[in-house]
Amino acid sequence: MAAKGRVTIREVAERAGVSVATVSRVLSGNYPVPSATRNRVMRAARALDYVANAHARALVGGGRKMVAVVLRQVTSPFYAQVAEGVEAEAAERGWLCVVGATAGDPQREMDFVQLMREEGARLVILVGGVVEDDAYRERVAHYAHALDASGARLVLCGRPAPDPDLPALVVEFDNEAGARAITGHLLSAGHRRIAFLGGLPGNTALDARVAGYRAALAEHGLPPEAAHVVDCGLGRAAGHRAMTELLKNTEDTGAVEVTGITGGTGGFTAVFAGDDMVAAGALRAIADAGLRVPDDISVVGYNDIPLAEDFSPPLTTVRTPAEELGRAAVRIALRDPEHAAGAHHLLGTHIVVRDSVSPPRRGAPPSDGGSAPV
Amino acid sequence: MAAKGRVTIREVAERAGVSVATVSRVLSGNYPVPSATRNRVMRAARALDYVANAHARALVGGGRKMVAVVLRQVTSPFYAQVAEGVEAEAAERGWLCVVGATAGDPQREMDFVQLMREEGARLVILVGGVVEDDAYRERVAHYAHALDASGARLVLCGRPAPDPDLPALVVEFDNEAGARAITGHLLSAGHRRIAFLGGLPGNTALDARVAGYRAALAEHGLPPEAAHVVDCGLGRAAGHRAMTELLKNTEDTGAVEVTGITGGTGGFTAVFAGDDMVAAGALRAIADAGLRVPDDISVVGYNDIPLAEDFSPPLTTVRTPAEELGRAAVRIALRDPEHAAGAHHLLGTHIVVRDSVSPPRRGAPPSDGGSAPV
DNA sequence: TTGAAAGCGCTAACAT
DNA sequence: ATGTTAGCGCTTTCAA
Repeated sequence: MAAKGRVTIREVAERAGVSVATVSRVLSGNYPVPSATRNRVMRAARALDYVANAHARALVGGGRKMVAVVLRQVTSPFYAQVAEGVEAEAAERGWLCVVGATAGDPQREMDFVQLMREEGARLVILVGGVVEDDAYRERVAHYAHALDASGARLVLCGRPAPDPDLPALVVEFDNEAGARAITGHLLSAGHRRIAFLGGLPGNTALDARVAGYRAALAEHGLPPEAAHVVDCGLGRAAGHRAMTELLKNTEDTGAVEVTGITGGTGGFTAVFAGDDMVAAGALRAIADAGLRVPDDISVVGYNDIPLAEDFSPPLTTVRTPAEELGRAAVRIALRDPEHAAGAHHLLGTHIVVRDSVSPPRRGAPPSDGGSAPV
Repeated sequence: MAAKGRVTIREVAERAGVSVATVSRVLSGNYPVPSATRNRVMRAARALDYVANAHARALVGGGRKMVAVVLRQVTSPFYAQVAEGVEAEAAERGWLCVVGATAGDPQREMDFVQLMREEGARLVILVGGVVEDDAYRERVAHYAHALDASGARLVLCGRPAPDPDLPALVVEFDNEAGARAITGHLLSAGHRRIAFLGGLPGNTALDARVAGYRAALAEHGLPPEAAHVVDCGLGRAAGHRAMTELLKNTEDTGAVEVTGITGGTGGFTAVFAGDDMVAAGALRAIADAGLRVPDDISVVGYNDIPLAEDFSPPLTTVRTPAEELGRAAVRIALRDPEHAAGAHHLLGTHIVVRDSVSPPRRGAPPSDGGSAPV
């Protein structure tokens, strides 16, 4: 047994009665060694429970296969799925995956990226939408160039590149198309007063969804004023608060009538939540107000998190294959390292219809209709 | 700019006109250096965008601060929270956190632990309950001894130690107490026919919950036969399937009457789901069958995942502070490294009462009662 | 077929 | 106050 600390290659060599070079060759397996010596070495290594020192190996071998994922938090279902995709794809290729959670703090992000540079990560994946201010743009430009200079690669996953010329790969969903589609779904069901809950001005993902929402409204011939965006940001709590407010306001000020439709909810017959967590909060707020979904008001979300079908009612939402996003990020980055820089990949999304949308009621007070799925 | 690859300490030294030792001293900050030279070095490092090579540093410095979390999957809300706790606590102390997902495959677990030994992780945290077979016991014993031999530490998080003499720290919840408490909650509400959904024989966490469930039943004077454990394992799908089955069986075979209570669900007036995901599946199955919770049947879960309050109805469950479990694992392991080995820490849990439990109806067919929260 | 030896980039004595 | 140097554990020429 090793006295203290780790067993080194030298001890294995001694025990096997060979030189360290031979041990190295056997263990690396990239050089022919007669099976006689080979076996002796293997036996010695096994007996000593030898494990190579990855640091020494990386030092001489020039880095090791490591990918870093940077996200706000792992407990967000969406981020967790992306992380899982990255981890899975990395593991399948024998790469190590380290994750860093920033809690949205730029400083922690910078520290972590710096750390990853020290550790020699060859792939750094920044996950999720962000608000793009100047400080952010500068930061990302720095990451991209620094990583690139040392032969590593930056992947923007779920967000666009601040500058198309950056040496960074971007893989994201077409948020605008997804939002347009689901807004269209609501419009087709007959809704005209649709509120968007969860705007976050400057945030790449939300801005795109809002744009899609407005575009759909316009396509259906509605005036720009028909759009009602509540900039409450994301999260269950924000959704709950904003929805409660919305319900209260429309009651206080009287129903806003644009198309002649009103209901127990004031002017709105439907709400488009910026993501499923916002929808969860909104759903709860609606229930708290004694209203029912979809009878009194329809609700749709975004992302189709695993539990969206367990909401009450099961949520109609936009499916964004998050795990696939994570897998695609590493797959594309690793597939064609040279060509990948600057490439922009858009992943498609689609609507998942469940039970949270029905046609709006027409001017009638809340009646006891059964559930009315689409 | 660096030509190719990373900038080394030597280049910084040259640019600053000093020796590498001086640069090292400045950057490490553990040795007094006159601010004149100090500044020159800093400026050079900054200009070159120098980042130290963590491998070289670890090689000479004897490893670096790294903790590894090993879990089945990151997308499970419970595991994600534990991981978040570990990550947060590690980050606060300047430690790096790497996660490995095994998908329940022992081979992947072994590979990952091996990798962590190579990488010089000083803390390896195995998260979550497991089925304890001989192969498992052997594996863990090996991890514990191997890690210990090289000065690292193994933490069993959310599972007991297969052998109390192993050099491993264990931090877990008192599953039996939690299960006993929530079963007691059901019993106090008047339920006598309570099914346990999600048994997984051999699994440490589930076995303990089943034990707590049986203990509570016994405490309330019920015979052992009153216990009905469905070994369907965990997961939303398993819960859905098992609940559907349960509903069907009790209808087919006629209600099992033990205390004279029957309902639209056959013999059971309540179900205790092994965890919240199982509860989610069960809830859906119940709704699919046209029954209502808690009017027709009460349901409780385990873990209080973030979305449990968004289930329909909001789920009464056992709160296991998962993030705290993760934090405790690293805190305890790092606090008193020597003493920690072999220690066993039990974290408390408590019931969160929401709307999925009400007293059982007495022999009446499903009636149109309003929601009847506890 | 196998060994000896030169580093990889850095830190920590040991010199000066 | 700062430079020189000896490794840390490993891989990889280059010899033998």
